[in-house]
Amino acid sequence: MEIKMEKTYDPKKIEDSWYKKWQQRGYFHADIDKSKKPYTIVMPPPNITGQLHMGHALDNTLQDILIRYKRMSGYCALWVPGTDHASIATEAKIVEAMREEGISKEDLGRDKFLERAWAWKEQYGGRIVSQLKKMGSSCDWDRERFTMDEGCSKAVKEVFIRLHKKGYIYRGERIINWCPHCMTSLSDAEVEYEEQAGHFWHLRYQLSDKSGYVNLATTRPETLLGDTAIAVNPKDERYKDLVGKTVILPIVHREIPIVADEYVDIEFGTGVVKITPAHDPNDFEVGKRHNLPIINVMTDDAKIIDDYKAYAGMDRYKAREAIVKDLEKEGALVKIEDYSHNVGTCYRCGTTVEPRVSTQWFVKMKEMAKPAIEAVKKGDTKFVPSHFEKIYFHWLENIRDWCISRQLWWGHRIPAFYCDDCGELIVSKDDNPCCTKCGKQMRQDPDTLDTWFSSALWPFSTLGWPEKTEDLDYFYPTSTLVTGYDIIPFWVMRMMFSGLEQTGEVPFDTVLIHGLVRDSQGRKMSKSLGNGIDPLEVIDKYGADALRLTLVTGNAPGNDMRFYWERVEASRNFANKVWNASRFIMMNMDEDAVDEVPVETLKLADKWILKKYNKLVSEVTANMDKFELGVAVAKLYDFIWEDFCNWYIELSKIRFNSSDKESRDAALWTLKTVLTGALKLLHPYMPFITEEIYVNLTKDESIMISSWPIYNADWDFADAEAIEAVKEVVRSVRNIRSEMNVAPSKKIQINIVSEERELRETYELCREYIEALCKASQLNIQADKSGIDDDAVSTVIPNAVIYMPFAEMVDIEKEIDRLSKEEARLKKELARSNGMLNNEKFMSKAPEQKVAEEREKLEKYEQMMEQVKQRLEQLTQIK
RNA sequence: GGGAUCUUAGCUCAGCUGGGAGAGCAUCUGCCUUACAAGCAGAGGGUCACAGGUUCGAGCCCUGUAGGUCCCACCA
Repeated sequence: MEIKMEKTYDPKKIEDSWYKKWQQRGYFHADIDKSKKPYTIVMPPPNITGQLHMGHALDNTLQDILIRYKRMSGYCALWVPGTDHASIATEAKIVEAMREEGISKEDLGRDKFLERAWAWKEQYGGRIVSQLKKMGSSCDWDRERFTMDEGCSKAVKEVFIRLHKKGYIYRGERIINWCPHCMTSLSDAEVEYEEQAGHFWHLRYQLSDKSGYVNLATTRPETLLGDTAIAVNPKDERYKDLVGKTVILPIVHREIPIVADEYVDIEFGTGVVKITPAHDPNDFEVGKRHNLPIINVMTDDAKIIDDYKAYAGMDRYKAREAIVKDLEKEGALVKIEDYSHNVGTCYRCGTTVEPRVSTQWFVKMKEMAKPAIEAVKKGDTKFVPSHFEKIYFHWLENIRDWCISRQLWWGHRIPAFYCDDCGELIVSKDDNPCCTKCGKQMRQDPDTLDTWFSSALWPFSTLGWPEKTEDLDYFYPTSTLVTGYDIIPFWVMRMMFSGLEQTGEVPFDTVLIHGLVRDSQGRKMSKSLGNGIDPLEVIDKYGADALRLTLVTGNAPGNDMRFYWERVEASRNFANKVWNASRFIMMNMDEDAVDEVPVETLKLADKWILKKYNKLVSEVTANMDKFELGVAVAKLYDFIWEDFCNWYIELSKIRFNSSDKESRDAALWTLKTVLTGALKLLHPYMPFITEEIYVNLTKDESIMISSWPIYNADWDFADAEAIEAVKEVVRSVRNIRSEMNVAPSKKIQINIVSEERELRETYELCREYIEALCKASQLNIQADKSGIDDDAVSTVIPNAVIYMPFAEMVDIEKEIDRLSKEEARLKKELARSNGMLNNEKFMSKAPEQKVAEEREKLEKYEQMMEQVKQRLEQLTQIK
């Protein structure tokens, strides 16, 4: 067959063009087909601000593997792609860009700012999409969505209104996490805690009645301005008499009470805590219990408010220094200790979060958390690996109300309206409602919603909800959600309770969790470290298939992995191996190659590989069904490289030159059949190269829409094992040749002696294979040693001894040495085997099959031992 | 403080429901054998962290210890 394949595989030549063809032919598009079962994945929407990184690459590779597998398996497979508006991240980027131009948000005004944001989205939102395409992602681009598109916005509004009506969304004054840099509130999940070195300032407060001092310590002396009490534990004997008294707050010289509250730990510090209800969540709770006033001392950007003249306008850290200095002056500072503690930081910008009291919108979580916990406990949704359920449960069981309002402009605006006249508050679908009480124009709440509020609806909003669409009816609930473990509290959990609340069903059947891709030293890839590896660079150098294979090989679900260029190289090498094996097969295929051959014409080698392939099909399929994608592809790799290339192709070579047309046809048919099947199994992992080879090989339209291989009972040939005996011979001979330094090109005489007639017949049957693979000048298969030189090199295999007479090389000493080692090994094995079989408990308790297996082994070892001993004796005599 | 997870060959990691320790890379030896030197054929290298326990049998299950990583948590 004329083939136009290059000697080395070049992914650049085919990847982009195949992707285009697939898309043009509509292969990615899922048309509802009620005769098929649906299989649905919704893509975790990447941020429009984002560039493709290794995390996306891994996440999308896993999804694409599943989708391609299911598509080939006869499912109506839908993969919904889309992007996330990422309100806080995007707004920050735009504001930053504007700052370079010297303009602020306020300069521009809300409408103009949003115009800019949309323009920005148009410009950059497509970038990540085109990058996903480079990966080979087979998503249905006809159904691409954006969290702020019309439909998703409608869903957001609908959910907000429903939850509000139900009383699950409320507005209230609470202490929340505030980012002074992003100038917005944050949810609990958006705060990351990190250990920071700080200080412990020990202060003393004088009792108002001048009867003494109370000592306490703080890590945040600047918040003292807003202190409205100090607290002790009610059970603390030391301070029993102080409760109810007051102290003078240093610097501000305000008189504040000493309260008793369980929250205070008697053991810690002095057992006295300063209470700042406006700037600490715990203090806020204490304050509520004791009706303490709440005094806010900071502005939106964490500067001291004007009320405190000496510190007004100072940044919180500047103010800290100033206040410590003043405390010292007043004699209120006792000492300073080094102290390291956990500080909350903004997950987007890393700025230390300032807890502050503010009026925000919240989602009540207790009621909705319950069914979400139940659903996973019942198994309606399963996590893979299952231990991640614990993280999920932990979050839901300890959940607090979700602060959903953000002081940002880019996002879904809260559909709440205020009447400035009568103070009425309504929540409405209408963008410009009139006051239901006084009919006046209303003012919309300026805030937007947490980005994750819309992400939480993604599995059903993308399918058309709240409309009752056919898509929703057919594809929902979705099948598998693929995401990283770091995103469980942000997203998975919220999709779960939102799905259950709005649709009455869990949003997905299985959550497949993967880990992080780290650098070669195990560090997180990050911009600041500059250790990130660009997937596009990898694709450019080695191809998308190599990258994909690297990301799923040798990695168990949920485990982090390290990225090594060497591993990509290994993947690339595999691609090249597949390429060349295919090239070889096609080179040997005649124009008149037959499509079917009679089973009777199949040789042992053909049966052997077909049987192996058959087993591979069922194993790979089973592994993939269990989401063991790494295990599945490892088996494929091994089969293709070892069994198919190194053994079967080598075994088949002799038949290409033979005049036996029947044998040649059988070999070619087998090669083509097994290769085609293996390519199909490999296709989900390496879509491009498999497609290129497949269409060349089969002249079919595409591998992507071909059907997944299934187990074929006819190929479970009973006599196929014979090839294993051949392999045994070949391996032993090669081993000896290598050990004896026999030039690979030098042909030698080989004698196989076996008393077993059946085995001899097998060898006879495979004579050609053995001759070719062992480079035999002459192959004798006989029942006894007659005619064989005593000083021939020998090796023992089960039920046979192989002799190679190359007298000039033989060193009897060495031979004895070699065989003695073999004897020692066998001795060990015999001891182990005998030990087991003589163990009464093993015999009585182990399954029969195990016992039988062990007996067989023992027999084999005994026989080999016998041969080794005989041979050793013989050699000793010669010596 | 609570929880999860990891500890297997020099390195990075697999090892599915317990039944004789694997891969890739690296190292060493020999090969341009007419698909592939990004290749072929061999070799060396592991008391599966440690200590107990369950079992006829443990890398795998249980308990504890040590070390690493991560998540959560209101010790100011």
